[in-house]
Amino acid sequence: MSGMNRRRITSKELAKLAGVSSATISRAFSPDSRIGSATRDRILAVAREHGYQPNAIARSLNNQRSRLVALVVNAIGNPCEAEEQQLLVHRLQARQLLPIILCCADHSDRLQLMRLASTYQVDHVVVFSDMVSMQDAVDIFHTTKPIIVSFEPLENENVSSIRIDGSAAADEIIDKIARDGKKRFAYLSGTNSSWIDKLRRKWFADALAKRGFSFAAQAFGDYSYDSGFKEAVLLLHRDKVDAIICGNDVMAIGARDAARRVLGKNTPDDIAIVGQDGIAMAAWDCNDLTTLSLDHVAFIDAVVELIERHDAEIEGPHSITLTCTARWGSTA
Amino acid sequence: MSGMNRRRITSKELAKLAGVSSATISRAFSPDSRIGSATRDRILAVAREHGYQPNAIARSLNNQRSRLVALVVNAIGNPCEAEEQQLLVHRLQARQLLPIILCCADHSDRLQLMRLASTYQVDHVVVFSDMVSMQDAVDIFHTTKPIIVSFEPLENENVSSIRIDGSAAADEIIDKIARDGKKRFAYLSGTNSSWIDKLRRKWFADALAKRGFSFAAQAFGDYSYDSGFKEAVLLLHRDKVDAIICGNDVMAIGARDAARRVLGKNTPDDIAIVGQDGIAMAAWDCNDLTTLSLDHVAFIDAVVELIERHDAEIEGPHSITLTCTARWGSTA
DNA sequence: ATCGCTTGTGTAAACGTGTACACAAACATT
DNA sequence: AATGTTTGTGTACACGTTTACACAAGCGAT
Repeated sequence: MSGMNRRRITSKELAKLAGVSSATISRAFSPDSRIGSATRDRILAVAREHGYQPNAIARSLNNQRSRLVALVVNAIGNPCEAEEQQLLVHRLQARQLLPIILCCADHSDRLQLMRLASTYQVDHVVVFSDMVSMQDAVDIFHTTKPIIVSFEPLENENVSSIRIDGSAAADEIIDKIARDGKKRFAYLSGTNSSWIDKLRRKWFADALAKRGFSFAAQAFGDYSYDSGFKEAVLLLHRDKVDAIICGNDVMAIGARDAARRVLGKNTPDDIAIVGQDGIAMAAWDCNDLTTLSLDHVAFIDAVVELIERHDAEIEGPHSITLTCTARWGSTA
Repeated sequence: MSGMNRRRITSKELAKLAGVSSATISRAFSPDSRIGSATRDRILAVAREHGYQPNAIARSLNNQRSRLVALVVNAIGNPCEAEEQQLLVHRLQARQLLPIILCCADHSDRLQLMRLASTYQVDHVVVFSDMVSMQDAVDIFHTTKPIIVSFEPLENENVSSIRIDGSAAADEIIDKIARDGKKRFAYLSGTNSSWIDKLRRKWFADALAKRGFSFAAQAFGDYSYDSGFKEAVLLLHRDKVDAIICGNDVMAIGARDAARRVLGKNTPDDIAIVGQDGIAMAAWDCNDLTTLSLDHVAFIDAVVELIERHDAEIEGPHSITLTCTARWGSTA
């Protein structure tokens, strides 16, 4: 019986069935509106009986509020972002907001993808990806004045951003490695031109400079295990480095495997390897990575906080700064 | 200058600016509709100048077609599903369909979440999660007659399903392990009552039965590394098993680590460990897992195929069957 | 009994599109 | 020149809600 009704019933039809006007139907579904409690109960009963649910598309059109949130990410599977994505989706759902995923990694035209999402009148935009420029995002989503959360500290009245400071933790980590006697440092980037990558590299470069060192080599991967493995082989063999700072944890695991399998070198004695992100996998027994980690919960708390401020129509750009901490493992 | 316009312009306003009626605006944006090419060009120029884009919400309301797809998943980060999710999102985006993620794992009321999504008039529903019952999904989404893709072969005119057959591959794997002299087998489930878990266990149970064996022990985890680690310790220590078939690859990695670190046993000599899914991480050098794997690309091809059939309004339920293969690593 | 105030409901107009229908103009056919 | 067909455009309504406004009924105070 329940699965057999074909068409979705509308508020007008339900009104006829309940002997009221369609306005009253709407009121029955709006928490605080003037309606007799007897009427409301009767309407809700009839609605349940006929499987009526207000049409969110029509409501959005009328309200000028879609309750949709665009999540711009690099990729879904990528462990670096996945934990944050998961947390955020959970928090959004708890607030009755629905996330639309925009996946940049393998989409040919990222701008077109964002334009498509913008036609759906999303209420908020959260940019996790470092593959899109903030300026592009602002240009595309400016009309609805959504919030745009990002690492990149673009100053704009439409943009709220989260800033990350890992300089202190990077300093701690470099200190330990230098004291262990390592001399030739390499930085293995995840991309060759992203804002976040430059920032992270700078933390470590500054920490090195403070001690009279600088990077002896630099390589570029793509945040993947394979690229970490491949580039590490080159760095160790060609450049003879004895410490590799990686752009993320996954590449660090690849680099560690390369050192062990291809070169026969072990951490932390022969070589030091450092990751970044602090993903759960880094703490697995088989990895036990030393990594510059960010508290994911705090990060998502900050994102939600910014979204709430935007919902409450507090004006102006906002920014929250978070500091990273070192997670100590057996690789450095 | 581009970021300064506040309000989104409507088709009527653009009509005034271009000296036409709003109907003509609509026609300019509909690929094949009767409109003079000169008019169209002029309209598109004016539209670009003023940053006009048709409002997808209004269009959806009028069209009775939202181009939204609900993706019901367990979790986002979970590597078991992540690769498929990533592929599917990519394919959907290429077809100008926007995915809405429904994340079941930590949401208290999954049915309410699905009801929320259903009010957005999604065109299709893809269920990856084994945490929701198909019958519930059908009851909630029946009104719009969307496609529901799932492992669970529920017979219903609204449901299309993908069936998975891993019996042959399971047989191959058990054959190898038994020939290696292993005698006491354990099955480590990911959940204690999901349809897919029962199916997978049956493949291996049948292969064992064929050779006169049966599972000497059974344990229940939650698809996580930690649960794999913890349950494996118990299985090895208490139940003295020498082969563990795991519900997914992540638990298998946890089990392998437990064997090595806690019990000092190595694969494949002391103990055999088998995963399931065939995620990319299983092939990493540090894991090199033997696993019953599914071709992710073929799987998503099948999903997209079913969605296309539904779009083309071909009637009736559809089903596609895929067979798994064994990936041989050094753990069994 | 009159006046205010509250409560509950209906009417009608938005919200921004797509499209059936009508119609004029241009053009091809006899 | 009359007729039929194609092309391009405008008018008006539908899609399913929400909400400002109007209004009637109920109620307490004078």
